[in-house]
Amino acid sequence: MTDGRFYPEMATSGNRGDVGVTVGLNAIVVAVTGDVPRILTVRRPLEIADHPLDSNEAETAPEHSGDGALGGREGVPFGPLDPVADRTLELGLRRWLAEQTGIEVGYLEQLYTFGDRGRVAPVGNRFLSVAYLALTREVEVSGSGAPIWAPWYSYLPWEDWRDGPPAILGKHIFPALQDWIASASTDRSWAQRHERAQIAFGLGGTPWNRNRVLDRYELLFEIGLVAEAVPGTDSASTHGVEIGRPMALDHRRIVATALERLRGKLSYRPVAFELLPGTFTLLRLQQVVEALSGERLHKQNFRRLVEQNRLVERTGDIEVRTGGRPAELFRFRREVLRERPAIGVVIQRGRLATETHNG
Amino acid sequence: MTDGRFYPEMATSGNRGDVGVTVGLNAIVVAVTGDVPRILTVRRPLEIADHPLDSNEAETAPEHSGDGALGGREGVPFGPLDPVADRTLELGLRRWLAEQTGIEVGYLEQLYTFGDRGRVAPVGNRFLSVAYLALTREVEVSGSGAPIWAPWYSYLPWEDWRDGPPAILGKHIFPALQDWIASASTDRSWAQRHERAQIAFGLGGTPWNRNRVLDRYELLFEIGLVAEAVPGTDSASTHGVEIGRPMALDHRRIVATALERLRGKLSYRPVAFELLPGTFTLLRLQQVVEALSGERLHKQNFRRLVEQNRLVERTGDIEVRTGGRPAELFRFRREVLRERPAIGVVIQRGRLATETHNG
DNA sequence: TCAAAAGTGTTATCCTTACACCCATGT
DNA sequence: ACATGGGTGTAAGGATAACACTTTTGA
Repeated sequence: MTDGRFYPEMATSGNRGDVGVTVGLNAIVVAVTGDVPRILTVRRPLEIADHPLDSNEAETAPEHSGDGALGGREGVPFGPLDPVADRTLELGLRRWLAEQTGIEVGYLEQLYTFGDRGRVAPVGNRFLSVAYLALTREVEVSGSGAPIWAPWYSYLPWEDWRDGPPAILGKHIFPALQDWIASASTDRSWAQRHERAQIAFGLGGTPWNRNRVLDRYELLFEIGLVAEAVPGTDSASTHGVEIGRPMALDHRRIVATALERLRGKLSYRPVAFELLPGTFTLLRLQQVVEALSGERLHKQNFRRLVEQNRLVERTGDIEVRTGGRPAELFRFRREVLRERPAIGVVIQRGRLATETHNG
Repeated sequence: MTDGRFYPEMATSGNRGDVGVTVGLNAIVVAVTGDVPRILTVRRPLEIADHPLDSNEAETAPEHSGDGALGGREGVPFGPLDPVADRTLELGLRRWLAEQTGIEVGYLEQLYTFGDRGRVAPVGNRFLSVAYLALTREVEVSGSGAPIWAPWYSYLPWEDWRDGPPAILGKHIFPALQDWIASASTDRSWAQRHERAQIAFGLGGTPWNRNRVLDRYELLFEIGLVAEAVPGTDSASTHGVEIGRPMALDHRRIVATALERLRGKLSYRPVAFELLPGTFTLLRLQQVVEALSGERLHKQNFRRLVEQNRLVERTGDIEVRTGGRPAELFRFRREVLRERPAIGVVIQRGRLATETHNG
């Protein structure tokens, strides 16, 4: 009964000669400390491949002959799927994440499956990563992977607008974009490049769209401002300008995908509360939302909207150590899930000037 | 240089004994004919496995000993990833989709990766499907897969509210939900079931949320109103009540995932235009949006909002064969992509009564 | 006393929603 | 004539965004 049948799905998708597909699971684990959004990273020097493995793909000669150049870069935690023990992908991920980092995450959501050729894989094998987004409160981590909490925006510094437009935009990114647009060979290509840059980075009248994280990352990658440690892409091709902290393999792309997804969800699902303890002040909630959206919010209206949407309820308790007047502690009102078709935190941009006007 | 290295990602994720992972690609190809949303389906009798293959999973004895019971059910098109020829997953999918159905899709977006154990796989292998959502205008299809355009809501009839609440809700679904809630063994479990049903199906004051397609499907699956043809789930367990047309394997779940994603995108990305020809009347646009959202919209306001958001521009041409007054033809204004951070079609629910008031 | 944070009140504007009504064509 | 679909006007109500101001603590 378990043999002798013909299963085309299997038969056609599997091997071709000795080339197969290998599958792994990645987790982008997010927490917020104060106003710093962090992701969990590990250093896995052995995992890094800095040379093309599929020799068809080797278009440029590798410049680093040793293994030091890219070795030791951090990446997001990775774990195998145990085809026998793990009933679902999600359970498999929870299992090895607990083993490697000691974290029991709450919220977990599948993000994307990365499978372009050129990802690391031995002897021509294809390597697939199913990436998950996990939200947690920041906790002590320890385990075989030697995990650390790294500031998310250290990898994507152009995404943090909380203190105004990031300096790196004017200094490196905009000039590079202009060059890239100007160097188009045809009018049509010029127009296409111009439009892409406008949409992704909000040039010339087009507003900056905080959600287009992946568009921005991919454009920067194309013009060579961020490098990925994948075969066929020599990190020296960035001409000496390398913005943001690099990561192993294509992990920075995964991390950008996670930020885009999370920013998108923020406004229509109450995900921010997954990053907070059971009770919190409204300032803490605002800090979390600001940290993730990368924008400063208007304090008074934020509070009013959160309260009048009945996202939270008073606990009656008071937080004393605020640095100012004691603040009331709130908790998330689960009932909103029932009351409203889609509910999240309103993201209304605010200016630094609107903080307070004493005097 | 291509050998002798240690690649932990590969080494740890691959085989354990002789158990491996097999990967395939699925496409949910969507088109709208008139007011009927359709998906492309194929019949692949050979692919169907109606018995547990991983013997650990066999919890109930199979009742159908032949191969006739589930064989011949339709499914969404499937194709293999060619690890050698296909540079990216997306290109691989485009390749075999063209081969099998003759379709060259435009819009293509990765949907989800399905990998629970229990999916079809020979000799205990794990089977992974990376599913994609594709949008196209309805075109002639032909090819090795014998593809046909099937009405989407024939699989998920409770999702079509265009002519009021679907009869199947009151007739089968609500009673079954009530039973399920009532049969909870503890107060806590009762409350949880009650809340889930409220959120998914909008019972008792909670509004129906058109976007929660997957919540609804999964709840129906859990209470046994829809069956999946996977090992460990006997289709007879639905006690004779089986709502909606069944599909092979877990393809109905994939189809529900696609509908949820598409409904979500509708309001913040201009995806509806991918399903329309270059020029169209506003009624056609409205029909497409209604078909996908499953709701009737308010005609006058729909038109006003589409126009004042400058989503479309006049072509000057006139469509004569409307059945009524000739209508102006419009085209999508690509410039909105630059002008607005997020733009889609406003979904404002309308009542049948608001159509016209000739008196 | 002052900085820092918590909180309240008020207003103009825009968007959403609803309703009423007229126009042009085919049968 | 009337059914069908195209198309315009307008007004109430609510959400948004901006601004001004008061309160309570710790250093």
